[in-house]
Amino acid sequence: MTRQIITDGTVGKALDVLDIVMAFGRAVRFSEIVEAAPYPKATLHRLLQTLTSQGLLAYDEDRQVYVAGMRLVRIGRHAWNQSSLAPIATPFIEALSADVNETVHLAQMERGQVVFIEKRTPEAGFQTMARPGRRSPAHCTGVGKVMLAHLDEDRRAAAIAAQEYQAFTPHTHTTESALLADLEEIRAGGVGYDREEHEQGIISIAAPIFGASHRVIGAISVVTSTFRMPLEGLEKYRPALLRTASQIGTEASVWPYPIAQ
Amino acid sequence: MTRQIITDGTVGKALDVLDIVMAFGRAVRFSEIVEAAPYPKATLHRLLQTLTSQGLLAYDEDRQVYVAGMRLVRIGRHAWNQSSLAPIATPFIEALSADVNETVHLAQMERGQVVFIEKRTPEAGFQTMARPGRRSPAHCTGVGKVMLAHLDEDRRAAAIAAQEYQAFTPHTHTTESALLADLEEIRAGGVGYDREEHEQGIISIAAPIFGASHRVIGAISVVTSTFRMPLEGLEKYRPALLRTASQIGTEASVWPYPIAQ
DNA sequence: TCCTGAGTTCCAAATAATGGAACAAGAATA
DNA sequence: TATTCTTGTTCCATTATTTGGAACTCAGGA
Repeated sequence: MTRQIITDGTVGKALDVLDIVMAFGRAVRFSEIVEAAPYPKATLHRLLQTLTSQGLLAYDEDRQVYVAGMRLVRIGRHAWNQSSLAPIATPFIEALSADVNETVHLAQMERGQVVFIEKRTPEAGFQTMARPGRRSPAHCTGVGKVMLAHLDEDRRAAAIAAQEYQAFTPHTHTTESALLADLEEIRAGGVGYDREEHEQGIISIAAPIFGASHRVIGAISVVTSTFRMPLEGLEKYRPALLRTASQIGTEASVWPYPIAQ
Repeated sequence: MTRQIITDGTVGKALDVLDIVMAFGRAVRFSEIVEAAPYPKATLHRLLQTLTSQGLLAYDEDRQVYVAGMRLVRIGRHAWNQSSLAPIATPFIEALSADVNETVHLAQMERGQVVFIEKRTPEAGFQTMARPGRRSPAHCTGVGKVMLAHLDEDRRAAAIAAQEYQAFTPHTHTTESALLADLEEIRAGGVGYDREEHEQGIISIAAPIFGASHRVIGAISVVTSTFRMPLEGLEKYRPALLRTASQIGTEASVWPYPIAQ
């Protein structure tokens, strides 16, 4: 039973276009989308019309640009409440962040990639690349690796296959075997580390969140910079981190949160 | 040039199913969706597979239920930041709510219906039906009516045609002519009122938010109950309400927010 | 006036979606 | 253990939609 490599027909293409438009992060013209998308002009035009007519995109006739539509905002908010850990995890994350006086990230997994769901920075904190709603590769982030490490066989195989091993820093794992060795270590140690693998100077310690049936549904991490402390310094956050992850998992297990995949 | 009444093909159907699943507001079984959706079992099954494979839905094998997927959460959050007025309007709304010591709603329009984007309730406030991400009819809400009132001809005609005139209370407008008369009054007066038209005992005063080119992009309202004051009492909030709406509009006009429709 | 680039429309060929019916897999009952 | 019911999945010939090269429209220069 192999995974479909197919495009899911028109729906897949339409969502692909939606992702491309969203990736701009701003209002975009038709011609910009034509350049970025692998579809002929006529096809793309029809897809955009469909998306607009469905309310996933909105078209500003004055400026001739496409932006995200209100239906997307509404459905997304709904999904946020139902399927993201944010509503239940936020108080725990705030407490942890205040406790350790460092930035805390909450993430979940979307088809082998990490989605940052919530982020809490204490007063006088510094900014990381992660922003709620942003997506990052799993192979080079603490939260990504702990989720990968605790997936079941099938899901892990699929997620590993989806990794692209882009090297963001000299410390990024660039081969499957290096990643697998790290995952093994994470399973043994209970927590995972980001050793400046995504951003130079940024390190973190991450723990998985387990929902019902002991399945991974997310991860949290304490993030800091090498200017504040060496990697070993993160070790002291381990108990509080694991406790918080466990608390969130307990709260979450009464409701079917999406299993990481 | 008449509006399409078509279904937008497979994409439209898939999104229709998505809306149906989301409307449950909880994890749902296949059989429940079959009952609620106007599609044959086989077709629905394929649509759900597509949505799941695309990450808009997630399937929990243990409990055999569908929930919103992480891709939806991610895209939705993105849309929220880009196209909802929430990020820029929140501070103004908080200030207004604190100022008048009443609940304040922020709404935008999706194809003739009202989407509640943000809500601010002061300490010791009471709860209304509106919740961020929820959708309500436009014909019976203060925010809905002010947006309808200030749409341009074409959009208003389309939005009016989409109204269903469901009677929620004895005060709800149940005919197009009654609604049109109210809209006329709103254009003359600058603000709109909800006279217990959606919920018994709940009243509000609402003002439109104008973006670039003086087009309606949203609305805000001060909401209270008849236990606290009569309809006329809302009058005293008019200056603060209009000032806040204008401030939000000014902030918003540097970015192409979706025009109400 | 002619050109250029951006966006839109056309339509026959290629492709995907449809859905009734048969099938599989548990769970409940005899 | 056999039987039935309930729930979910798969098949495939028919039907409908999507595709995309090319032609077209339109506005703004040169």
